[in-house]
Amino acid sequence: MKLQQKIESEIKNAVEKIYGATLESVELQTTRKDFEGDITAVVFPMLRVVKGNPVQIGEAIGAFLVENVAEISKFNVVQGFLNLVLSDAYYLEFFNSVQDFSTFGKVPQGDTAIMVEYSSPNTNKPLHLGHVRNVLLGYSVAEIEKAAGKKVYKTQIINDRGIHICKSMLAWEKFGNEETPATTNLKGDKLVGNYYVKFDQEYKKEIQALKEIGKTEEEAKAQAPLIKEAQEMLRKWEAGDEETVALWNKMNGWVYAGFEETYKNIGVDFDFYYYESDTYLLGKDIIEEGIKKGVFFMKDDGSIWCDLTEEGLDEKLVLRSDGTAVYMTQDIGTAVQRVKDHPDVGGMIYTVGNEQDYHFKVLFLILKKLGYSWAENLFHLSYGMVDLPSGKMKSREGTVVDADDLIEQMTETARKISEELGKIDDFSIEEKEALYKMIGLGALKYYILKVDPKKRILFNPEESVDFQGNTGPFIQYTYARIQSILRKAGKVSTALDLTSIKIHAKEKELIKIIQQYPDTIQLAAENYSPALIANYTYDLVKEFNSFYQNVPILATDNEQEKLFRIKLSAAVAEVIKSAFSLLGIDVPERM
RNA sequence: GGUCUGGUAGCUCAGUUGGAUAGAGCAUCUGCCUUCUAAGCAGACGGUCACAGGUUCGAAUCCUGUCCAGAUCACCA
Repeated sequence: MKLQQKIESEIKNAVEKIYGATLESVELQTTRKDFEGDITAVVFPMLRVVKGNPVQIGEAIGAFLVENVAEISKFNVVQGFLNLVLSDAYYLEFFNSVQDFSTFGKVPQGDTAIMVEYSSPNTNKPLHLGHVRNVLLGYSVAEIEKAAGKKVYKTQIINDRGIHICKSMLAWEKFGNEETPATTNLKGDKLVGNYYVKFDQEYKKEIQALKEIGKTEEEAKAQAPLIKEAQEMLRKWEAGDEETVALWNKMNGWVYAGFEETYKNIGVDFDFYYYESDTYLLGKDIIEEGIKKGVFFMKDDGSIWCDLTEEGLDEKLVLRSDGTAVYMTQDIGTAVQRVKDHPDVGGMIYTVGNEQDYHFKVLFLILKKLGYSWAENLFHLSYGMVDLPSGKMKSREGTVVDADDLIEQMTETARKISEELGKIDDFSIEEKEALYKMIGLGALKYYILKVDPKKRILFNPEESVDFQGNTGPFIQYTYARIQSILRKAGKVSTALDLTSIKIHAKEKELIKIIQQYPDTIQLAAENYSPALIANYTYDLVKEFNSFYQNVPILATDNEQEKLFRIKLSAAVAEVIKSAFSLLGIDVPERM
């Protein structure tokens, strides 16, 4: 039984015995730092069933607990708060009981799988900072769910078809002079992205020209020759025109190669891919079934709708009057297809920006109405946009922070700081480069993941991401510091003699925080929140550094205490490494 | 206009079943490297928790209204 539960039932016991009253529940919390104690019971709520002075009641319960719970050594009462002090032995025994801190807190994988979708890029342009937030969030949540015992499939849907890619294709055909990634020495996604921008520039010129001869903005946008050609190209693609499909294949191929490079750069991976070109026709048969089930209805013009007015929403179109699919149709189809492909999937997480909150609300409702069991376990991992001081990022206008450039920039900052400090001058070039990248990525990932996903991020490229304080590099640094100690300590295999160790207040704090790690993983999994892991790690690391600077580890006379401190430091390092792996951040042996 | 999300120190953020004097980092200022890595530690300064009501022993947290910011409400994707 967990200690918390034990205390809870003993408090109920105490109230029963002393006052003859029955408590429904007991409110426990961790004791605030300014007071002596580890666990605090709040007396106020008890006043409902026990009449009297809260301080006296606290004293009475406290005395009872010290008497009856071995782990509680002392207590004090401040106002209506009963602060319980746990014995050193309790902490030492807990610490000693953990066999392996590298797996501590992680739950073995269960049978039901959850599918996590993230990234989902369009193939007409390179990945930018917005995608980076998406990818980091999705990857991290996938890792957290795994640690919490779920089987996880990471996937993405690649939006490889549609008018956007046709725009890039058309511009390349017209203005490209047969350029390829090889001839230009450009990453494929960058090359294709350039032509997307090129299309927009030329298109705007045409619009301007049409406006000058008296057309309205709207007319000009619809009638410009370039957009008509692009639309024609999309029609040809849908008809399977050989030349168009060949060009599409060629340019998408360039883009995929570019994306893979970026994913590798960021350090994320996928178990399998879905392509919109394969899935965009899915879902129509499900709509048919849905009509039979009475989930959907047909209007006079033949269009199919879902009535969500009872749920407080509008009617939603699921099939056009001409029988063609809309976005919702293929999302329904794709979800169903995924479970067909992987029957163990019992739920899905979609990592998609908050601009699509409404879409997913509707999608999930419809899937529930259709009666799929897994529809109860769908979650839209919605996140706020990443904006620049100048406003929204727009690929067409080139006002984006490119993912590759950003990583490069962070790596450079890490290099600069590292070279100034000069602690790793003996590293080889390769070792140095790997370290700079690890630190640069650590800074970036932590910077993004420590923020609650729902909040929008304002990213100012002029102000660099911090490397000090509550940052990835600070935590990496602490890990490296511990490794340095462990190297100096050499091999220590002796078992601890718990009775001869006098525990220091800082050590006790550290064990307390370590003890919270399993709950933190569960909480982060329930809330789909890497931020909880990030904040936890920071608390742990901050406490360790305070310990490190105030308590000698190796320079201790008492051999048992020295051994304990070494083992404690090693445990902290393992937890840091473990927690950071849930964020997708690596930790260095030296820095 | 309807709906959803956010508003906490100059800046970036914590604060998850309502609990004690609202916490960190950055920035500013003080100390600390002949002792385990100073990307650190110890401390100072800094708050009408957007605003106004309400619920109660107790509200940053729950409810109502207002203000501000963003998103969304297409036979677009």
